[in-house]
Amino acid sequence: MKIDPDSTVDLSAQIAKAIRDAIIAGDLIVDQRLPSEAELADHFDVSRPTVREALKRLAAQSLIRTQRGATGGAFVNRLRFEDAYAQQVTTSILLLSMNAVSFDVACEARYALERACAPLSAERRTPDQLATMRAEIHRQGQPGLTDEAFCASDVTFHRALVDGAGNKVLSYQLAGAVEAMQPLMNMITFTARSREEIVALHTDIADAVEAQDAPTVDAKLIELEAYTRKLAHSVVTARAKRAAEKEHKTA
Amino acid sequence: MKIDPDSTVDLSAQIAKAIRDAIIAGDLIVDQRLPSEAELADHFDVSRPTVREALKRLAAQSLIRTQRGATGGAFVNRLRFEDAYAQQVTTSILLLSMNAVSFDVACEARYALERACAPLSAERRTPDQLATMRAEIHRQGQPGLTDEAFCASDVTFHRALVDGAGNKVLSYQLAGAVEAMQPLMNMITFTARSREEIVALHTDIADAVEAQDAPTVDAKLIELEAYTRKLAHSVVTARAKRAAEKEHKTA
DNA sequence: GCCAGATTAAATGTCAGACAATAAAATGTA
DNA sequence: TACATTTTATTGTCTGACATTTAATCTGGC
Repeated sequence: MKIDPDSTVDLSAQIAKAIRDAIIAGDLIVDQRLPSEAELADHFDVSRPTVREALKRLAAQSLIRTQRGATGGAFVNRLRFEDAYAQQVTTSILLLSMNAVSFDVACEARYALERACAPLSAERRTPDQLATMRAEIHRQGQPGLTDEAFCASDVTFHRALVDGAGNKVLSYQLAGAVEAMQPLMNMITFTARSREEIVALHTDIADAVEAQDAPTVDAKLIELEAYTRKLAHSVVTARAKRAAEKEHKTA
Repeated sequence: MKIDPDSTVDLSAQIAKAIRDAIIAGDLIVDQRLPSEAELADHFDVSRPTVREALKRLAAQSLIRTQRGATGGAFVNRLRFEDAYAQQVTTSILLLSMNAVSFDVACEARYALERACAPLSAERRTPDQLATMRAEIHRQGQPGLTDEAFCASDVTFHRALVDGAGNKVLSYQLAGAVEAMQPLMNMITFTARSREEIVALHTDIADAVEAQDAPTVDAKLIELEAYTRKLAHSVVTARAKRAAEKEHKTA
């Protein structure tokens, strides 16, 4: 592990990269202890604060964990699916909000991915996952539910569907897509009528998944996507109309 | 933005979280300058090194960038698709390598996602993307190509297919899945015969995409997935056999 | 007045040394 | 042996300083 002290790049960034590369290459294996901060500072010929900045960078990516005390130190972390989820969700949300991604594009991506899981889910779903879907459908039907709570329940429902595929890699990849959509979905105000419509489609999907009827699941997801996009468009249109009226009044 | 000095959690981690939350909530917008390190230290009532550790954590996630000089400081970064993409690839690779994800599970996930893109790609692919696919097919047919180069070309081919969907969110989500598979794919040694087979399937896929024939693309991807898994199994079997023979000799 | 160069100021990057907090291991004692 | 105490290694944090970078400002000459 070497760094270039003459580079214009931060020393801490270089050190972080060197260690990260060593982990990716397998030179440092899971649960292995890194040298102490003092030893690393000595090795790279930098001060301890600089080493610490590098270690914090790695900790931010869940690549290492640190322990205090006599046998403490920095250890290569086993990257868990849950940690990776959390990071991916944060990243995806920011990506969508900062890059003016349209509702349509995000929605298309989300449903395309979800439909990829659907056939596997229809085949393998567990009773647990079916129960979760039913429970969320019930929750969504209750009056007095806020729009936020409705959306959150929607996410839970769809995550159960995705998890039904019984493929952790798929679940991980989709976590970002499904959850990142939530802030966009929250812009929609659901009328009692539209909630009814969505609950009906959810029920159809749950029924088809239970019956292991993949083609119907796919068809209903397509319907749901179309309906979701329609709702979003009506929100956008209504908003534009209000803006135009306001413009008219002031003029 | 507040922190709890009595918490057992690192101060730098708390500060990083406070700032991250502010960014996610939209309280800090893109390109906005954060207070200087000294001001942040003052605000949170900690020392400058502690603030710096927090900022490095955020920098590791591409949430901020720093500039030196008179008008320098830390700025909220516009998270670009490329940055998010790079992080996702690293995370996915580590996730797969550290969690003993089987080839089958990873392969299933990858092709399920890729098939989700295929219909959109068949509809929207640009001449550019078709040209890339053709070029990679040509490269894959050349003798003397190392297994690593063959795999790299494979990744480029499939990325062109995914990008053909013309949906940045989809491309981003799939980047991890496709590239994270590469280390696993690299375990396979390709015979001349198996390369021929793969190139033939790639050609069929490119033809079908060009002809905007989505069902055929889907069918050929299913074939390719089955063939890839067969190849991987034969590698595993051969390896097990060699190990058994070695065991027999020493016994 | 205007431009080029020198100066200044503000910010991050880095360092050195110190002390606090923690947790395990070593040690002492009943 | 069992338990309390001390030691020790390590990370967490602070203070203060200097180096480096960069833009803005000042200054002198034309």
